[in-house]
Amino acid sequence: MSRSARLLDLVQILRRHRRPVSGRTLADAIGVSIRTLYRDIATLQGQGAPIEGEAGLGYVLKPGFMLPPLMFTDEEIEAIVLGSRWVAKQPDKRLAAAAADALAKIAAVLPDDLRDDLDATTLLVGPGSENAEAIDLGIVRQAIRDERKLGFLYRDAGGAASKRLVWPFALAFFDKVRVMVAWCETRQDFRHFRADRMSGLTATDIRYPRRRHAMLKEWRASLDAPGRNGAKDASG
Amino acid sequence: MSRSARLLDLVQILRRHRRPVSGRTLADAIGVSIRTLYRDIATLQGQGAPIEGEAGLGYVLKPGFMLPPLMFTDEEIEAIVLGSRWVAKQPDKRLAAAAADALAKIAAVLPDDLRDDLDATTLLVGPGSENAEAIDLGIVRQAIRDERKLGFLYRDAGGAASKRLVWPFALAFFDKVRVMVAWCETRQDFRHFRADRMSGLTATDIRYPRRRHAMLKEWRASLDAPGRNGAKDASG
DNA sequence: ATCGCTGCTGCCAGAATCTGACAGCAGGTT
DNA sequence: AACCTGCTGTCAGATTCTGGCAGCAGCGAT
Repeated sequence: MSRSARLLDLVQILRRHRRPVSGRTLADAIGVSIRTLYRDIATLQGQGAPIEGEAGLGYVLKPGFMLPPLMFTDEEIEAIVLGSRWVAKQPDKRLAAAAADALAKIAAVLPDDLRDDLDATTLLVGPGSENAEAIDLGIVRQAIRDERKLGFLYRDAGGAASKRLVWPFALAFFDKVRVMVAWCETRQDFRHFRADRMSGLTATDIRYPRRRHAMLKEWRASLDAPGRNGAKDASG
Repeated sequence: MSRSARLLDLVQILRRHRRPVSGRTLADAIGVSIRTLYRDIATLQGQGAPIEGEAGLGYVLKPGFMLPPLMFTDEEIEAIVLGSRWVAKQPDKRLAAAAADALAKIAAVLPDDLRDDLDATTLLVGPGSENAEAIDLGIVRQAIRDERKLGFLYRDAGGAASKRLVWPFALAFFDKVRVMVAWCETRQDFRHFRADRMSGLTATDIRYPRRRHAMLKEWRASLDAPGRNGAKDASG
Protein backbone atom coordinates (compact mmCIF):
# COMPACT_ATOMS: atom_id res chain seq x y z
CA MET A 1 0.00 0.00 0.00
CA SER A 2 1.30 3.43 -0.93
CA ARG A 3 2.01 5.98 1.70
CA SER A 4 -0.67 8.41 0.49
CA ALA A 5 -3.33 5.70 0.59
CA ARG A 6 -2.17 4.76 4.08
CA LEU A 7 -2.61 8.33 5.27
CA LEU A 8 -6.20 8.42 4.06
CA ASP A 9 -6.81 5.09 5.77
CA LEU A 10 -5.46 6.52 8.97
CA VAL A 11 -7.93 9.39 8.86
CA GLN A 12 -10.78 6.97 8.22
CA ILE A 13 -9.81 4.82 11.21
CA LEU A 14 -9.57 7.88 13.43
CA ARG A 15 -13.00 8.98 12.25
CA ARG A 16 -14.54 5.76 13.52
CA HIS A 17 -13.44 6.42 17.10
CA ARG A 18 -14.79 9.17 19.25
CA ARG A 19 -12.68 8.31 22.28
CA PRO A 20 -8.94 8.77 22.12
CA VAL A 21 -7.06 5.97 20.36
CA SER A 22 -3.49 5.10 21.28
CA GLY A 23 -0.80 5.31 18.67
CA ARG A 24 0.00 1.63 19.25
CA THR A 25 -3.54 0.66 18.19
CA LEU A 26 -3.42 2.84 15.10
CA ALA A 27 -0.01 1.53 14.13
CA ASP A 28 -1.27 -2.07 14.31
CA ALA A 29 -4.38 -1.16 12.34
CA ILE A 30 -2.45 0.19 9.37
CA GLY A 31 0.38 -2.27 9.75
CA VAL A 32 3.36 -0.05 10.47
CA SER A 33 5.64 0.55 13.41
CA ILE A 34 4.81 3.08 16.07
CA ARG A 35 7.63 5.28 14.87
CA THR A 36 6.21 5.46 11.38
CA LEU A 37 2.77 6.20 12.79
CA TYR A 38 4.15 9.27 14.54
CA ARG A 39 5.61 10.39 11.25
CA ASP A 40 2.29 9.80 9.48
CA ILE A 41 0.38 11.78 12.10
CA ALA A 42 2.83 14.64 11.70
CA THR A 43 2.37 14.58 7.92
CA LEU A 44 -1.41 14.67 8.26
CA GLN A 45 -1.26 17.54 10.71
CA GLY A 46 0.96 19.33 8.25
CA GLN A 47 -1.75 18.93 5.63
CA GLY A 48 -4.31 20.56 7.90
CA ALA A 49 -5.95 17.53 9.49
CA PRO A 50 -7.24 18.47 12.97
CA ILE A 51 -5.64 15.56 14.83
CA GLU A 52 -4.78 16.11 18.46
CA GLY A 53 -2.56 13.91 20.56
CA GLU A 54 -2.47 13.97 24.33
CA ALA A 55 0.11 12.22 26.43
CA GLY A 56 -1.37 9.37 28.46
CA LEU A 57 -4.54 9.32 26.37
CA GLY A 58 -4.12 8.92 22.64
CA TYR A 59 -5.23 10.64 19.46
CA VAL A 60 -8.55 12.25 18.62
CA LEU A 61 -9.69 13.63 15.28
CA LYS A 62 -12.02 16.60 15.48
CA PRO A 63 -15.22 15.86 13.55
CA GLY A 64 -14.51 16.38 9.90
CA PHE A 65 -13.31 14.64 6.83
CA MET A 66 -10.34 14.70 4.56
CA LEU A 67 -11.31 14.75 0.92
CA PRO A 68 -8.75 12.95 -1.24
CA PRO A 69 -7.62 14.52 -4.51
CA LEU A 70 -10.62 14.71 -6.82
CA MET A 71 -10.98 15.67 -10.44
CA PHE A 72 -13.83 18.02 -11.29
CA THR A 73 -14.87 19.58 -14.57
CA ASP A 74 -15.31 23.33 -14.75
CA GLU A 75 -19.06 22.94 -14.63
CA GLU A 76 -18.94 20.67 -11.62
CA ILE A 77 -16.83 23.19 -9.72
CA GLU A 78 -19.24 25.88 -10.82
CA ALA A 79 -22.19 23.86 -9.55
CA ILE A 80 -20.52 23.27 -6.19
CA VAL A 81 -19.58 26.90 -5.76
CA LEU A 82 -23.01 28.13 -6.82
CA GLY A 83 -24.71 25.73 -4.43
CA SER A 84 -22.45 26.76 -1.58
CA ARG A 85 -23.15 30.41 -2.27
CA TRP A 86 -26.83 29.68 -2.05
CA VAL A 87 -26.39 27.90 1.26
CA ALA A 88 -24.25 30.78 2.49
CA LYS A 89 -27.26 33.08 2.02
CA GLN A 90 -29.72 30.89 3.85
CA PRO A 91 -31.14 32.09 7.18
CA ASP A 92 -29.63 29.05 8.95
CA LYS A 93 -26.61 30.97 10.22
CA ARG A 94 -24.56 28.01 11.29
CA LEU A 95 -24.85 26.19 7.98
CA ALA A 96 -24.39 29.46 6.12
CA ALA A 97 -21.11 30.04 7.93
CA ALA A 98 -20.02 26.49 7.16
CA ALA A 99 -20.77 27.10 3.48
CA ALA A 100 -18.70 30.28 3.55
CA ASP A 101 -15.81 28.44 5.19
CA ALA A 102 -15.97 25.65 2.64
CA LEU A 103 -16.01 28.20 -0.18
CA ALA A 104 -12.93 29.89 1.23
CA LYS A 105 -11.07 26.59 1.39
CA ILE A 106 -11.99 25.74 -2.19
CA ALA A 107 -11.22 29.22 -3.49
CA ALA A 108 -7.80 29.08 -1.84
CA VAL A 109 -6.69 26.20 -4.05
CA LEU A 110 -8.41 27.28 -7.26
CA PRO A 111 -6.30 28.68 -10.09
CA ASP A 112 -6.98 32.33 -10.86
CA ASP A 113 -8.63 31.81 -14.21
CA LEU A 114 -11.16 29.42 -12.77
CA ARG A 115 -11.90 31.83 -9.94
CA ASP A 116 -12.65 34.46 -12.55
CA ASP A 117 -15.05 32.09 -14.26
CA LEU A 118 -16.91 31.73 -11.02
CA ASP A 119 -17.18 35.47 -10.50
CA ALA A 120 -19.12 35.55 -13.72
CA THR A 121 -21.81 33.44 -12.11
CA THR A 122 -23.48 35.91 -9.85
CA LEU A 123 -25.97 34.73 -7.31
CA LEU A 124 -29.00 36.87 -6.71
CA VAL A 125 -31.93 35.81 -4.63
CA GLY A 126 -35.36 37.22 -5.17
CA PRO A 127 -38.86 36.35 -6.27
CA GLY A 128 -39.08 34.50 -9.57
CA SER A 129 -41.56 32.65 -11.73
CA GLU A 130 -41.72 28.99 -12.66
CA ASN A 131 -40.92 29.21 -16.36
CA ALA A 132 -38.29 26.77 -17.56
CA GLU A 133 -35.98 28.07 -20.26
CA ALA A 134 -35.84 26.31 -23.58
CA ILE A 135 -32.28 27.33 -24.52
CA ASP A 136 -28.99 25.68 -23.73
CA LEU A 137 -27.33 27.74 -21.03
CA GLY A 138 -24.12 25.81 -21.60
CA ILE A 139 -23.63 27.89 -24.74
CA VAL A 140 -24.06 31.06 -22.73
CA ARG A 141 -21.55 29.94 -20.12
CA GLN A 142 -19.07 29.01 -22.82
CA ALA A 143 -19.46 32.40 -24.51
CA ILE A 144 -18.85 34.11 -21.17
CA ARG A 145 -15.71 32.07 -20.55
CA ASP A 146 -14.38 32.74 -24.03
CA GLU A 147 -15.47 36.41 -24.05
CA ARG A 148 -17.22 35.96 -27.37
CA LYS A 149 -20.26 37.68 -28.83
CA LEU A 150 -23.62 35.97 -28.69
CA GLY A 151 -26.62 36.37 -30.98
CA PHE A 152 -30.23 35.48 -30.17
CA LEU A 153 -33.87 36.46 -30.45
CA TYR A 154 -35.41 38.19 -27.47
CA ARG A 155 -39.08 38.46 -26.67
CA ASP A 156 -39.73 41.26 -24.18
CA ALA A 157 -42.46 41.52 -21.56
CA GLY A 158 -44.90 42.91 -24.12
CA GLY A 159 -44.30 39.99 -26.48
CA ALA A 160 -42.39 41.97 -29.10
CA ALA A 161 -39.38 40.08 -30.48
CA SER A 162 -36.04 41.63 -31.46
CA LYS A 163 -32.73 40.30 -32.73
CA ARG A 164 -29.76 40.93 -30.43
CA LEU A 165 -25.98 40.76 -30.55
CA VAL A 166 -24.48 41.10 -27.09
CA TRP A 167 -21.28 40.74 -25.06
CA PRO A 168 -22.27 38.41 -22.26
CA PHE A 169 -20.25 38.54 -19.04
CA ALA A 170 -22.36 37.09 -16.24
CA LEU A 171 -25.14 34.67 -15.50
CA ALA A 172 -27.37 35.49 -12.54
CA PHE A 173 -29.51 33.01 -10.67
CA PHE A 174 -32.82 34.14 -9.33
CA ASP A 175 -34.93 31.65 -7.50
CA LYS A 176 -36.45 30.11 -10.57
CA VAL A 177 -35.19 32.15 -13.50
CA ARG A 178 -31.73 32.47 -15.01
CA VAL A 179 -30.76 35.93 -16.21
CA MET A 180 -27.89 36.69 -18.54
CA VAL A 181 -26.14 40.02 -18.02
CA ALA A 182 -24.51 41.53 -21.08
CA TRP A 183 -23.56 44.64 -22.97
CA CYS A 184 -26.06 45.03 -25.79
CA GLU A 185 -24.43 46.20 -29.02
CA THR A 186 -27.67 47.48 -30.50
CA ARG A 187 -28.71 49.52 -27.46
CA GLN A 188 -25.15 50.46 -26.41
CA ASP A 189 -25.96 49.78 -22.77
CA PHE A 190 -26.00 47.05 -20.14
CA ARG A 191 -29.05 44.88 -20.34
CA HIS A 192 -30.15 41.70 -18.68
CA PHE A 193 -32.05 39.00 -20.47
CA ARG A 194 -34.30 36.40 -18.94
CA ALA A 195 -33.27 33.00 -20.23
CA ASP A 196 -36.86 31.92 -20.71
CA ARG A 197 -37.42 34.74 -23.16
CA MET A 198 -34.41 33.99 -25.33
CA SER A 199 -34.45 31.77 -28.38
CA GLY A 200 -32.33 30.98 -31.43
CA LEU A 201 -29.08 31.18 -29.48
CA THR A 202 -26.09 31.54 -31.80
CA ALA A 203 -22.51 31.29 -30.54
CA THR A 204 -20.08 33.35 -32.63
CA ASP A 205 -16.31 33.21 -33.02
CA ILE A 206 -15.96 36.95 -32.56
CA ARG A 207 -14.21 37.99 -29.37
CA TYR A 208 -15.61 41.16 -27.91
CA PRO A 209 -13.10 43.93 -27.26
CA ARG A 210 -13.45 44.25 -23.49
CA ARG A 211 -12.46 42.15 -20.50
CA ARG A 212 -15.28 40.26 -18.88
CA HIS A 213 -14.04 41.12 -15.43
CA ALA A 214 -13.96 44.86 -16.11
CA MET A 215 -17.48 44.84 -17.50
CA LEU A 216 -18.75 42.95 -14.45
CA LYS A 217 -17.20 45.56 -12.18
CA GLU A 218 -18.66 48.40 -14.20
CA TRP A 219 -22.08 46.80 -14.24
CA ARG A 220 -22.03 46.35 -10.48
CA ALA A 221 -21.07 49.98 -10.04
CA SER A 222 -23.95 51.03 -12.27
CA LEU A 223 -26.31 49.08 -10.02
CA ASP A 224 -25.22 51.10 -7.01
CA ALA A 225 -25.96 54.40 -8.74
CA PRO A 226 -29.73 54.81 -8.43
CA GLY A 227 -29.85 57.88 -10.65
CA ARG A 228 -28.53 55.95 -13.63
CA ASN A 229 -30.96 53.12 -13.02
CA GLY A 230 -28.37 50.52 -13.99
CA ALA A 231 -29.25 47.75 -16.38
CA LYS A 232 -32.86 47.04 -17.06
CA ASP A 233 -34.70 44.10 -18.46
CA ALA A 234 -34.18 44.34 -22.17
CA SER A 235 -37.33 45.85 -23.59
CA GLY A 236 -36.01 49.03 -25.19
CA MET B 1 9.57 19.32 -3.59
CA SER B 2 7.55 16.24 -2.74
CA ARG B 3 6.17 14.04 -5.41
CA SER B 4 2.53 14.76 -4.54
CA ALA B 5 3.11 18.52 -4.73
CA ARG B 6 4.84 18.05 -8.05
CA LEU B 7 1.85 16.18 -9.45
CA LEU B 8 -0.47 19.04 -8.56
CA ASP B 9 1.96 21.48 -10.14
CA LEU B 10 1.92 19.43 -13.29
CA VAL B 11 -1.86 19.68 -13.54
CA GLN B 12 -1.69 23.44 -13.02
CA ILE B 13 0.86 23.84 -15.81
CA LEU B 14 -1.24 21.73 -18.15
CA ARG B 15 -4.28 23.85 -17.29
CA ARG B 16 -2.50 26.95 -18.54
CA HIS B 17 -2.07 25.55 -22.05
CA ARG B 18 -4.88 24.88 -24.45
CA ARG B 19 -2.67 23.60 -27.24
CA PRO B 20 -0.83 20.34 -26.77
CA VAL B 21 2.39 20.57 -24.74
CA SER B 22 5.28 18.23 -25.30
CA GLY B 23 6.50 16.04 -22.49
CA ARG B 24 9.96 17.59 -22.84
CA THR B 25 8.54 21.04 -22.04
CA LEU B 26 6.60 19.77 -19.06
CA ALA B 27 9.59 17.86 -17.73
CA ASP B 28 11.73 21.01 -17.86
CA ALA B 29 8.99 23.05 -16.19
CA ILE B 30 8.79 20.81 -13.15
CA GLY B 31 12.48 20.01 -13.16
CA VAL B 32 12.52 16.27 -13.73
CA SER B 33 13.67 13.97 -16.49
CA ILE B 34 11.37 12.99 -19.33
CA ARG B 35 11.24 9.47 -17.98
CA THR B 36 9.92 10.63 -14.64
CA LEU B 37 7.41 12.86 -16.38
CA TYR B 38 5.92 9.87 -18.15
CA ARG B 39 5.60 8.17 -14.79
CA ASP B 40 3.93 11.23 -13.29
CA ILE B 41 1.46 11.47 -16.16
CA ALA B 42 0.60 7.81 -15.70
CA THR B 43 0.03 8.36 -11.98
CA LEU B 44 -2.26 11.33 -12.61
CA GLN B 45 -4.25 9.40 -15.19
CA GLY B 46 -4.57 6.64 -12.63
CA GLN B 47 -6.10 9.15 -10.24
CA GLY B 48 -8.73 10.13 -12.78
CA ALA B 49 -7.14 13.19 -14.38
CA PRO B 50 -8.37 13.51 -17.99
CA ILE B 51 -4.93 13.92 -19.57
CA GLU B 52 -4.54 12.77 -23.14
CA GLY B 53 -1.28 12.23 -24.95
CA GLU B 54 -0.93 11.98 -28.70
CA ALA B 55 2.21 10.88 -30.46
CA GLY B 56 3.79 13.66 -32.47
CA LEU B 57 1.75 16.34 -30.67
CA GLY B 58 1.97 16.38 -26.90
CA TYR B 59 -0.33 16.37 -23.90
CA VAL B 60 -3.68 18.08 -23.44
CA LEU B 61 -5.76 18.29 -20.28
CA LYS B 62 -9.51 18.36 -20.79
CA PRO B 63 -11.01 21.41 -19.06
CA GLY B 64 -11.32 20.66 -15.41
CA PHE B 65 -9.52 20.89 -12.17
CA MET B 66 -7.89 18.59 -9.70
CA LEU B 67 -8.80 19.44 -6.14
CA PRO B 68 -5.94 18.62 -3.77
CA PRO B 69 -6.66 16.84 -0.49
CA LEU B 70 -8.78 19.16 1.64
CA MET B 71 -10.00 18.96 5.20
CA PHE B 72 -13.66 19.80 5.73
CA THR B 73 -15.75 19.78 8.89
CA ASP B 74 -18.98 17.80 8.91
CA GLU B 75 -20.97 20.97 8.57
CA GLU B 76 -18.91 22.18 5.64
CA ILE B 77 -19.46 18.92 3.81
CA GLU B 78 -23.13 19.16 4.66
CA ALA B 79 -23.28 22.69 3.25
CA ILE B 80 -21.58 21.63 0.03
CA VAL B 81 -23.82 18.63 -0.45
CA LEU B 82 -26.97 20.59 0.35
CA GLY B 83 -25.98 23.33 -2.06
CA SER B 84 -25.19 20.84 -4.79
CA ARG B 85 -28.53 19.13 -4.27
CA TRP B 86 -30.21 22.47 -4.70
CA VAL B 87 -28.33 23.11 -7.91
CA ALA B 88 -29.20 19.61 -9.09
CA LYS B 89 -32.87 20.56 -8.88
CA GLN B 90 -32.56 23.80 -10.81
CA PRO B 91 -34.13 24.08 -14.25
CA ASP B 92 -30.72 24.72 -15.82
CA LYS B 93 -30.30 21.13 -16.95
CA ARG B 94 -26.64 21.32 -17.80
CA LEU B 95 -25.58 22.75 -14.47
CA ALA B 96 -27.99 20.44 -12.68
CA ALA B 97 -26.31 17.45 -14.31
CA ALA B 98 -22.90 18.81 -13.33
CA ALA B 99 -24.09 19.13 -9.73
CA ALA B 100 -25.31 15.54 -9.77
CA ASP B 101 -21.97 14.35 -11.14
CA ALA B 102 -20.05 16.30 -8.53
CA LEU B 103 -22.26 14.84 -5.80
CA ALA B 104 -21.61 11.34 -7.05
CA LYS B 105 -17.85 11.92 -6.97
CA ILE B 106 -17.98 13.29 -3.44
CA ALA B 107 -20.33 10.58 -2.20
CA ALA B 108 -18.01 7.92 -3.61
CA VAL B 109 -15.22 8.88 -1.23
CA LEU B 110 -17.34 9.70 1.81
CA PRO B 111 -17.34 7.27 4.73
CA ASP B 112 -20.69 5.58 5.33
CA ASP B 113 -21.51 7.32 8.58
CA LEU B 114 -21.09 10.72 7.05
CA ARG B 115 -23.26 9.73 4.10
CA ASP B 116 -25.96 8.78 6.58
CA ASP B 117 -25.68 12.18 8.20
CA LEU B 118 -26.31 13.75 4.85
CA ASP B 119 -29.38 11.61 4.21
CA ALA B 120 -30.84 13.15 7.33
CA THR B 121 -30.75 16.52 5.64
CA THR B 122 -33.58 16.17 3.17
CA LEU B 123 -34.00 18.74 0.46
CA LEU B 124 -37.52 19.76 -0.39
CA VAL B 125 -38.39 22.64 -2.59
CA GLY B 126 -41.66 24.46 -2.33
CA PRO B 127 -43.21 27.78 -1.43
CA GLY B 128 -42.18 29.20 1.91
CA SER B 129 -42.40 32.38 3.95
CA GLU B 130 -39.71 34.81 4.98
CA ASN B 131 -39.60 34.19 8.74
CA ALA B 132 -36.13 33.72 10.13
CA GLU B 133 -35.84 31.19 12.92
CA ALA B 134 -34.60 32.29 16.30
CA ILE B 135 -33.22 28.93 17.43
CA ASP B 136 -29.83 27.36 16.90
CA LEU B 137 -30.26 24.68 14.27
CA GLY B 138 -26.78 23.41 15.08
CA ILE B 139 -28.28 21.85 18.20
CA VAL B 140 -30.92 20.13 16.10
CA ARG B 141 -28.32 18.78 13.68
CA GLN B 142 -26.20 17.51 16.56
CA ALA B 143 -29.18 15.78 18.14
CA ILE B 144 -29.95 14.10 14.81
CA ARG B 145 -26.37 12.89 14.45
CA ASP B 146 -26.25 11.59 18.01
CA GLU B 147 -29.79 10.15 17.89
CA ARG B 148 -30.73 11.93 21.09
CA LYS B 149 -34.05 13.28 22.29
CA LEU B 150 -34.80 16.96 21.98
CA GLY B 151 -37.10 19.14 24.05
CA PHE B 152 -38.62 22.48 23.01
CA LEU B 153 -41.67 24.71 23.04
CA TYR B 154 -43.80 24.71 19.89
CA ARG B 155 -46.24 27.37 18.83
CA ASP B 156 -48.71 26.06 16.25
CA ALA B 157 -50.45 27.90 13.44
CA GLY B 158 -53.21 29.03 15.81
CA GLY B 159 -50.69 30.50 18.25
CA ALA B 160 -51.20 27.87 20.99
CA ALA B 161 -47.95 26.76 22.60
CA SER B 162 -47.10 23.22 23.76
CA LYS B 163 -44.08 21.52 25.27
CA ARG B 164 -42.57 18.73 23.19
CA LEU B 165 -40.11 15.89 23.57
CA VAL B 166 -39.24 14.36 20.21
CA TRP B 167 -36.86 12.01 18.42
CA PRO B 168 -35.49 14.13 15.58
CA PHE B 169 -34.15 12.34 12.52
CA ALA B 170 -34.17 14.78 9.63
CA LEU B 171 -33.97 18.43 8.73
CA ALA B 172 -35.81 19.55 5.61
CA PHE B 173 -35.11 22.70 3.65
CA PHE B 174 -37.96 24.49 2.06
CA ASP B 175 -37.22 27.64 0.12
CA LYS B 176 -37.19 29.90 3.13
CA VAL B 177 -38.13 27.76 6.11
CA ARG B 178 -36.33 24.93 7.85
CA VAL B 179 -38.49 22.06 9.03
CA MET B 180 -37.44 19.43 11.55
CA VAL B 181 -38.93 15.97 11.07
CA ALA B 182 -39.25 13.87 14.22
CA TRP B 183 -41.18 11.25 16.10
CA CYS B 184 -43.22 13.08 18.74
CA GLU B 185 -43.28 11.21 22.05
CA THR B 186 -46.39 13.01 23.27
CA ARG B 187 -48.45 12.42 20.11
CA GLN B 188 -46.91 9.02 19.32
CA ASP B 189 -46.67 9.92 15.64
CA PHE B 190 -44.41 11.54 13.07
CA ARG B 191 -44.64 15.28 13.09
CA HIS B 192 -42.77 18.07 11.43
CA PHE B 193 -41.93 21.30 13.13
CA ARG B 194 -41.20 24.63 11.50
CA ALA B 195 -37.97 25.98 12.93
CA ASP B 196 -39.39 29.50 13.18
CA ARG B 197 -42.11 28.27 15.54
CA MET B 198 -39.77 26.48 17.92
CA SER B 199 -38.23 28.00 21.02
CA GLY B 200 -36.47 26.97 24.22
CA LEU B 201 -34.51 24.24 22.48
CA THR B 202 -33.05 21.77 25.00
CA ALA B 203 -30.57 19.10 23.99
CA THR B 204 -30.77 16.00 26.19
CA ASP B 205 -28.32 13.16 26.84
CA ILE B 206 -31.00 10.53 26.33
CA ARG B 207 -30.54 8.40 23.23
CA TYR B 208 -33.80 7.46 21.62
CA PRO B 209 -34.33 3.73 21.10
CA ARG B 210 -34.62 3.64 17.31
CA ARG B 211 -32.18 4.07 14.45
CA ARG B 212 -32.37 7.39 12.67
CA HIS B 213 -32.07 5.73 9.30
CA ALA B 214 -34.97 3.35 9.92
CA MET B 215 -37.23 6.18 11.06
CA LEU B 216 -36.36 8.21 7.98
CA LYS B 217 -37.31 5.27 5.78
CA GLU B 218 -40.55 4.71 7.63
CA TRP B 219 -41.44 8.38 7.46
CA ARG B 220 -40.85 8.47 3.73
CA ALA B 221 -43.04 5.41 3.31
CA SER B 222 -45.80 7.08 5.31
CA LEU B 223 -45.65 10.05 2.95
CA ASP B 224 -46.38 7.81 0.01
CA ALA B 225 -49.51 6.37 1.63
CA PRO B 226 -52.15 9.03 1.08
CA GLY B 227 -54.74 7.26 3.23
CA ARG B 228 -52.61 7.60 6.33
CA ASN B 229 -51.95 11.25 5.56
CA GLY B 230 -48.33 10.94 6.72
CA ALA B 231 -46.81 13.44 9.10
CA LYS B 232 -48.53 16.74 9.53
CA ASP B 233 -47.42 20.07 10.85
CA ALA B 234 -47.52 19.67 14.60
CA SER B 235 -50.77 21.23 15.71
CA GLY B 236 -52.52 18.28 17.37
C1' DA C 1 8.40 6.51 -48.32
C1' DT C 2 11.42 8.82 -45.37
C1' DC C 3 12.45 11.76 -41.72
C1' DG C 4 11.73 14.01 -37.42
C1' DC C 5 9.05 14.55 -33.40
C1' DT C 6 6.54 12.57 -29.97
C1' DG C 7 4.20 9.13 -26.68
C1' DC C 8 5.06 4.99 -24.31
C1' DT C 9 7.39 0.82 -22.05
C1' DG C 10 11.18 -2.13 -20.13
C1' DC C 11 15.46 -2.26 -17.82
C1' DC C 12 18.97 -1.09 -14.42
C1' DA C 13 21.96 1.34 -11.18
C1' DG C 14 22.34 5.26 -8.15
C1' DA C 15 19.80 8.74 -5.31
C1' DA C 16 16.37 9.82 -2.30
C1' DT C 17 13.01 8.59 0.82
C1' DC C 18 10.69 5.64 3.98
C1' DT C 19 10.74 2.47 7.69
C1' DG C 20 11.72 0.04 12.01
C1' DA C 21 14.25 -0.32 16.22
C1' DC C 22 16.27 1.77 20.05
C1' DA C 23 16.92 5.39 23.43
C1' DG C 24 15.38 9.23 25.97
C1' DC C 25 12.34 13.14 27.60
C1' DA C 26 7.79 15.18 28.98
C1' DG C 27 3.13 15.13 30.29
C1' DG C 28 -0.98 12.78 32.10
C1' DT C 29 -3.55 8.85 34.89
C1' DT C 30 -3.81 5.54 38.43
C1' DA D 1 5.66 5.98 42.40
C1' DA D 2 4.43 3.19 38.51
C1' DC D 3 2.55 3.20 34.22
C1' DC D 4 0.89 4.68 29.87
C1' DT D 5 1.28 7.70 26.26
C1' DG D 6 2.97 11.44 22.98
C1' DC D 7 7.03 13.10 20.88
C1' DT D 8 11.96 13.61 19.09
C1' DG D 9 16.69 12.10 17.65
C1' DT D 10 19.62 8.74 15.47
C1' DC D 11 20.95 5.23 12.29
C1' DA D 12 21.08 1.23 9.26
C1' DG D 13 18.39 -1.43 6.11
C1' DA D 14 14.34 -1.69 2.98
C1' DT D 15 11.73 0.54 -0.31
C1' DT D 16 10.71 3.73 -3.64
C1' DC D 17 11.94 7.23 -6.85
C1' DT D 18 14.69 8.90 -10.48
C1' DG D 19 17.54 9.40 -14.65
C1' DG D 20 19.66 7.45 -18.61
C1' DC D 21 19.40 4.20 -22.21
C1' DA D 22 17.23 1.41 -25.67
C1' DG D 23 13.46 0.27 -28.50
C1' DC D 24 8.71 0.37 -30.56
C1' DA D 25 4.66 2.84 -32.51
C1' DG D 26 1.83 6.71 -34.17
C1' DC D 27 1.52 11.25 -36.40
C1' DG D 28 2.77 15.11 -39.59
C1' DA D 29 5.74 17.22 -42.95
C1' DT D 30 8.91 16.70 -46.72
